[in-house]
Amino acid sequence: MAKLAGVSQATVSRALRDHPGVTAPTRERVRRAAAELGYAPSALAAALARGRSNTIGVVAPWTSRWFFATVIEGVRDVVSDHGYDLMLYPIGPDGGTETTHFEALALDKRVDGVIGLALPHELRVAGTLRRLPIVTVGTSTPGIPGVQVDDTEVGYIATKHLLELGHRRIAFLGLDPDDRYGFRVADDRYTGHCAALREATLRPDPSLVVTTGFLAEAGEAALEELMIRADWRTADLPTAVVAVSDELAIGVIHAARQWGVRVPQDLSVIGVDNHDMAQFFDLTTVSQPVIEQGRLAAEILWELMHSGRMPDPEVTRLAPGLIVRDSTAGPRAGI
Amino acid sequence: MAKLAGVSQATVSRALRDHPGVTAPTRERVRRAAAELGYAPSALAAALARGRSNTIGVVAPWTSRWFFATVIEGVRDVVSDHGYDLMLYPIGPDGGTETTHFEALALDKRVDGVIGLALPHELRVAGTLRRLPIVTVGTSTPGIPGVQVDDTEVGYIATKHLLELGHRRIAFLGLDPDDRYGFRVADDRYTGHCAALREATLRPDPSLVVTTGFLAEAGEAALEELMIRADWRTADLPTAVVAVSDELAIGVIHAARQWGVRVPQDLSVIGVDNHDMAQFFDLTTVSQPVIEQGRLAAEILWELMHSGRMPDPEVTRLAPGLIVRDSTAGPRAGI
DNA sequence: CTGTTAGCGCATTCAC
DNA sequence: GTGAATGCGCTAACAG
Repeated sequence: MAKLAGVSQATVSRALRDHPGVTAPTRERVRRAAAELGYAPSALAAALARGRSNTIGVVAPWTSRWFFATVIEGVRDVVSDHGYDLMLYPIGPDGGTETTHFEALALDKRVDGVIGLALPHELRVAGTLRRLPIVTVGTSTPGIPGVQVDDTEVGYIATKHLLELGHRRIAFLGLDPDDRYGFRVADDRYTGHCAALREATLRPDPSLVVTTGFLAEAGEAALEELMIRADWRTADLPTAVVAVSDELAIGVIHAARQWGVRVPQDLSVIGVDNHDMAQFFDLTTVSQPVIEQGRLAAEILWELMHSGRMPDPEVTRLAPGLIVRDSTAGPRAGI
Repeated sequence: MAKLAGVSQATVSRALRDHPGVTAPTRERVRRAAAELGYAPSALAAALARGRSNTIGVVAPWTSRWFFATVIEGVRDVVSDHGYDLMLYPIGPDGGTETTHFEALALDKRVDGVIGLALPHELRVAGTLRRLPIVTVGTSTPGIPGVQVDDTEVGYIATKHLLELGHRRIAFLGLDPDDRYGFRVADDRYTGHCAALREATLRPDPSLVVTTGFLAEAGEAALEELMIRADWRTADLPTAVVAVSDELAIGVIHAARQWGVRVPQDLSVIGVDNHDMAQFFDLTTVSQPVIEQGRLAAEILWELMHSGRMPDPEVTRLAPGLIVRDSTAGPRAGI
């Protein structure tokens, strides 16, 4: 014990944490002793004694994908501003821990609150999570505060942009019927897409929808699928495509280049996210504030942890933007 | 207490952890009671009592950049396979916590070991870290186990490839004289670059070196710098450039496109990493195993934590590869 | 202002 | 096989 420096354990505790009720000289003495012995309080014991861990947990299915990594960075920003630590809980898809084991994660008592990214629906109602302050990002469930972009609006803006450019045959890449996790983002974007279409008195055409995930490889495959449907005649391709993510759009552009389909002359492509790499592809995109979603979620969580108050709009829906670059233009002349 | 289910606390503890010395019926009874009360052991208290936290910490200056996010994913893979949890400690550059506050992070006792990514040199010798099992990734210090690519080899391979294609005027993008953190990777890659040059009886030319970080924006600026040095005459540009990261290379390619410099006809570009996006730029690159570095580091740490043995080669240096795509070709005819 | 006394919720000796 | 103590290293009332 650093109390070999003349004082009691309690005083050490107070001194090291700058609590009131310790004279400057005493505090100084304690500090010096601690430094000398290389003593640092055990955050673990402190957490046990205090009843809270000063740690928040982030549970997410992926941590390295751009969107997730960026949200986490935002969370991290505000969390460390508040002097809290951050634990990462992989879960679901590539996360290792199966969803059924989630209870076993025993988040209880290790973290004071949790940020849930793209949580599978069954988790959102799981016991552990309901006993802890939690806010979700990118997905939402009644009764749980959340922050996300307005995905319907995202789809609407993307399609509207294309429509205003004069396009009429617009493909939509993103639906995922095999979605085991109940993410709604692609579906909501599709809803917005259809709304814009109808507003222009067009009918959604199933033959212009292709199932993909969010990854670039799927974008390449999707264009191939469209080419097949058009019997490999560029002229029979839709004149534009909205992809639910920039990565997807990038895949489309890459595939287009290989097959001699010119972007944007033959095909306009618009993505979603404003991914870090989007500008280097001159990609037109519907942007969403990503770091901000993380920051905001962390701040809402902070508030929830300390005041216990639920945020007023239960879920905060951020507005997307439109960034026009060179991957979209009017439809090709010959159609 | 779940012992309201008929048994003592000790038995609960044993039963829930599948310890020997508990009859099947008892174990079952305990489990049921726990499930009913929604009881989960406090990992915090367990850690305190046992003396270890079953948690490892990752300290890194960035967590969302591709390289870092990917390494972390590798770490996470093996860590969760072992049933350990993972804490993220931002540090340095964008990390929020200043390096001088590092001791205050009080990693002590919260984590059983740490993985240090791109640690600034002064941290690598800091007290806290020296008292904990630690392995570094991407950078190394005598006395501390580490894993990284062979950066000299990286530079050598990149330049050698260009040389074999017939290039003689090769620019190098990456040195960072303003490097406050003591990262050596760019310098080591430059060393390899020079070695390849000399092997071909060429002399490194300072006018062909430009200072950049690792980011794409810097790549754009770097090409501009080279253009200026060439008085905006494409023909006076070097015929090839090696960039210390793919992002940098992508920036170069993008800038080239805007200025009418054709890649690879006018300028060959080679990057490093085999970044997720590299293939979509048809970028030739020197690849490095990134997830594997995270996995390997975590495994070495695991070994270190349990056997106390230092790994045999103190630092494991992974071999880079070469992935030839379409951003490199022979030098342009007219020179 | 500072020292004493109790736990925080478990894991571990030991007895039984 | 199971239960009753003891302690992990702190913080939070109290007491002085």
